[in-house]
Amino acid sequence: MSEHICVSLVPLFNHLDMKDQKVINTLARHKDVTKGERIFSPGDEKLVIVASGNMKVYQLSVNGKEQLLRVVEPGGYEGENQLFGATNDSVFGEALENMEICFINKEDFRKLLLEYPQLTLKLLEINAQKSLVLEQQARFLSMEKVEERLATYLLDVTKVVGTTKYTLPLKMKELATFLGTTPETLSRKFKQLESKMYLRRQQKQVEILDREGLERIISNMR
Amino acid sequence: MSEHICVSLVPLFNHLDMKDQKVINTLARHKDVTKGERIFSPGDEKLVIVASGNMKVYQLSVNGKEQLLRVVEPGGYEGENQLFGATNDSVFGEALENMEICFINKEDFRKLLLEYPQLTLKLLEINAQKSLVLEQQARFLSMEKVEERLATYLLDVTKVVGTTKYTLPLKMKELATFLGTTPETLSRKFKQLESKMYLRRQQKQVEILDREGLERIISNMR
DNA sequence: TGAAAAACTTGATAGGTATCAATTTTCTTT
DNA sequence: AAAGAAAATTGATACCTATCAAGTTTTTCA
Repeated sequence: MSEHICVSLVPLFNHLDMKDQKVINTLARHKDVTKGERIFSPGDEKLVIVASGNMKVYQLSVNGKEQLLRVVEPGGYEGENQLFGATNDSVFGEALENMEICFINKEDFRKLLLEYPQLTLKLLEINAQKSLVLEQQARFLSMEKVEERLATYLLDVTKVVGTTKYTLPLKMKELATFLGTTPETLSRKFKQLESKMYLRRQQKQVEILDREGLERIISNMR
Repeated sequence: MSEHICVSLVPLFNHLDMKDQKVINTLARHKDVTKGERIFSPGDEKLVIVASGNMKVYQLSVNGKEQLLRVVEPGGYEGENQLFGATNDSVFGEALENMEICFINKEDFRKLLLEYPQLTLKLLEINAQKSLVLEQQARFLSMEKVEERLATYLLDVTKVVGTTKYTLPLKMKELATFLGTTPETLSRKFKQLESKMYLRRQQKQVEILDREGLERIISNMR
């Protein structure tokens, strides 16, 4: 696999000259990870860049329950907060499938920022976006009804992928924690939406049939 | 009121030379706002700095329900995401009491960043902290039981203020939305905790009597 | 490929909490 | 200080969903 793949992939770096990208690439440690493998743990201080595959980022609550925070797709990264003094004591990263990733350690990354000031601006921009998503998730989790959260999630995905037919990147089990519910309830809610002809589904293949129906669910929760 | 109060208050700026702070201060528009007043709305592109008083930051869901995101205390700020390209289409700011605030508009702030590169680093640091809090809130809202969320919240506050006796900065109504519940349920939960002698309360005055009791609530939710 | 494990589904049940309504208390404003 | 408004409390009820259990399907891996 081409060795500069990480750096050239991420929006954080790919606006730089090819020459600079190569320099940065030498700082990155490349790694293939297999499905289910732990990629980072609380206490780690490194930037993780996703080259291919999806990485799930989740936290464990005191009582050991898992809460999925987000799925990082190729070109995304995670761990920048720890590089700026925030301490992570509960967030984990795990490979949802076989993946290629890169690491850049704290010192190297700090050096990079000094050398390439444009990076900080990019970081701030990407950060801003991430915060938005986190805020959305807060709004999201505060919806009482699972049906509402699921509908919101499904519509969000169509917005992102641009089609009404897509494959869920998550296991039902994981999607359930993301939606703040259980696999059992999620399964039932899917069934309900199918019976209302709002969507069709086969395993993780979902096709939205009635977008307005889903929207009605959301807004009908007065 | 001293005119440079905003700038000298915020961690974002107060590490700079007095001279520089004064320059920055000339860019800030100072304003007194009264309790309940709207401070910013979706679409605004300005940095809001809190000099005194507390500002609540909340969002409205499609169906008009309010979700409290955070309370910004003196020295804190809000709106930086919009200055970096993220569009805010649902977040509002409102004065919890009579307050003093400052605004810096988008262009001025961008100029500042170019002139004072140290600021971007500070911004990144503060951002990292904010992200942590948002992630905590996600974990928080995904706790099923209101009792658990309330206990977590109360313990968090003691950690922050350092004492077991404090005044809640929020109306019960607002605290309820923050905890993802209703005023009615919140009222009942408080009553339960009081009857268990975990705390005493008079209006917004809270005194934690049995910290371990509260901790047990959280970890007993297996 | 076939067995074992994991994931998903379906059913029944109990319990938590939102909701509605009514009352009391606190706060605001003149 | 009094009146009106807003907030908080209390009660009753219905419903949603977590939980437990069991069965089915899919995936994993030897």
